[in-house]
Amino acid sequence: MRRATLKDVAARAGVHVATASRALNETSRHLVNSATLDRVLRAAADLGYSGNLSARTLRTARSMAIGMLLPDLTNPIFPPIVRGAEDILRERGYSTWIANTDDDPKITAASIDAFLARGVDGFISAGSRLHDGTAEQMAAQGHALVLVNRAVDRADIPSVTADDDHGVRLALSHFVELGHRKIVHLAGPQDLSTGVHRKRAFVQGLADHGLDREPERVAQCEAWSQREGHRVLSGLLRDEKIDFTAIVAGNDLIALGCYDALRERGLTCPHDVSIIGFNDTPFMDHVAPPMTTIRIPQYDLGREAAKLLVDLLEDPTGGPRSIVLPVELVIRRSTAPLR
Amino acid sequence: MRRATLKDVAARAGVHVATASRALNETSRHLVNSATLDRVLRAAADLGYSGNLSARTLRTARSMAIGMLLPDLTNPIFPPIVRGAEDILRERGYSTWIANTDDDPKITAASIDAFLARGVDGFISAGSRLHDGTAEQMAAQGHALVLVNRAVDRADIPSVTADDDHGVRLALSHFVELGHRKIVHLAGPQDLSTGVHRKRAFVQGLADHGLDREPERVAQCEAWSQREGHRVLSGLLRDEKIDFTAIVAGNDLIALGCYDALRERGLTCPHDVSIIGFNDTPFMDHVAPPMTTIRIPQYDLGREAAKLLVDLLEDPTGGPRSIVLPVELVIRRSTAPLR
DNA sequence: ATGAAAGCGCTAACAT
DNA sequence: ATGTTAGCGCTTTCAT
Repeated sequence: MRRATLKDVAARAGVHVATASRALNETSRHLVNSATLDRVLRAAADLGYSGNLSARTLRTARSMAIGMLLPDLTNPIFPPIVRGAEDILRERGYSTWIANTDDDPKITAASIDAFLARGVDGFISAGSRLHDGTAEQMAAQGHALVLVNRAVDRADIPSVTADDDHGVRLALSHFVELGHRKIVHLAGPQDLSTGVHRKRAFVQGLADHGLDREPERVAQCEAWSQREGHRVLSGLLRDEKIDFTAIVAGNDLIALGCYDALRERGLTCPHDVSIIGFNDTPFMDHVAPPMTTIRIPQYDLGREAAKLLVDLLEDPTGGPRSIVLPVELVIRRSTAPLR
Repeated sequence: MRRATLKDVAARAGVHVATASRALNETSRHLVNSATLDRVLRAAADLGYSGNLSARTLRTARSMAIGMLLPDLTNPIFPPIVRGAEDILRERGYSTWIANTDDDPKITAASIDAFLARGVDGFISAGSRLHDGTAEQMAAQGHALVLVNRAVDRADIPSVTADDDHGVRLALSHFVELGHRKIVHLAGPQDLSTGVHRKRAFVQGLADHGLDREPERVAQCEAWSQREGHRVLSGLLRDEKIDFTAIVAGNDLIALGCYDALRERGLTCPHDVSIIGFNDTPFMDHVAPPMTTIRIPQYDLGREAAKLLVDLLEDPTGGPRSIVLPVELVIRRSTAPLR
């Protein structure tokens, strides 16, 4: 059976479509007589009416839809973010589009355009490379945009991020308490704000603890991957000049790569080297050894981003706000006192 | 600046909107003179025109959008499925809505209705409980629907699933080759097709190997969770009547729960008991011990589901097809020869 | 308090 | 080959 339209509802209630429309919309409901309101509501319920949002979008130029851009849903940090955002958006009456971009500028541009063609009211982006300018461009064009998990050097683009700095400080303090003094950082790529923040905080933290005498305390990974963690730590282990007893890894995958590199050299974690990861990716409590890591509240990151966006849409005068969410050190067994 | 409309393009090209529309649509392009075609295309490019899909949807009653229903994106089996589907859909010009339902009938119904209100052309559902009737109801209402990862007892609802039966057979053969004879199955919930298929295949497989003399070879988990795996295996270990040297777990999480239960009793895997999981969830290669498991091609499940749906939409006469994708035994270190 | 009418941007049937 | 016209379903201004 054909889906009921407003016209059907109006006919059944014996009123004009305009009246039916008014009755069915919260904001105009007060304009209609309570008896007719009842009739319309009843008719709508009888017919299982639920409106045509394409028509409404066309007429009102508001879609109650938002587009979510992310590099790759398959990367375990994203699902909780998307879930958090979708939960809030659904609660508030919005629907959610998703697109995986692989951080490819072409796919990103095409996805943005597709979302725009569908009249999205705003965007949540989880994949803004620091210097590709996409975010800035979107902001310049006046599109509502909230960045999540990554920020951009511009105060007028709202973002929701985790407190990476504090996470690094927690990691360093933990190591220092355990007696470690020779600590290295396997930094993630520097084209993402998380990468630069964590690295910067590490260098600063080393200085704060008076541990910065040697320069080679940071090694650079070219990707946030296990493979890179393995490659870079292997290099460090071959290099006689650098010795260390503890590693702050850019993220859990890099830390996992460190596990591999240590194992290959016959070293064990945490006996020979302690490691702290970042993110508390699922199952890190079950890897061997269970990984000490900085937990990022991904689900809340998604929720807060969605809240920020909706608030922005509903009150554009509010001005952009950015939120930094607290992180937490989860101590497991990849860290141990210095022998 | 205001987004360009077809009218703007037509004006700039000096033609009527209908001509512009024809020029811009593949199917009607041949109707327009090649010189005017050029002018329209040029004008569209100049203006960065990309159409208003709400208007088109309203007019054509086709949205080129599909809705994806899943219980919980945070469950690691779903992201690759969604990613696979989205990849195909984007390739074919469709956009993707997502909704997490938590398998809650209310949320599911509301999400379906929201998708319908937005005029989706079809649905991909990854969360069809076997007996809740939602899928059947949708099919009855004539909505295009493809089930993924789970099937329903109805031939006319297309589905894409993994070959669970073969997976169980692979697991059993592996155990038998290793010398195991006392094998139990920790079955997943029976309201999902995967749960019943795996259990049925296990019972059948035991018979095929002549290993079915004892009845208590199957224990039932109430959820696909680590916690349930732990609870149920603990029960089995306390039960003096049942002894076993090998476990086919309903999925990897249940298997992880088995790890926990064994550890609590001072038993080790695979020394005392061998375990095979199901799914090859991310990081199962890094748990301790690395888990032998049946790999399900989740990404391809998503891709095939999307293909099936699009084919269905583009040629409804094709009739429903269902696809079963091959699985693979991944041997790691949670299985060992019988001592 | 309700109805009439216009129009959002687009496509398709019809006319030329 | 192109223009004219109508209308998808809805909201909103204006009139009553």
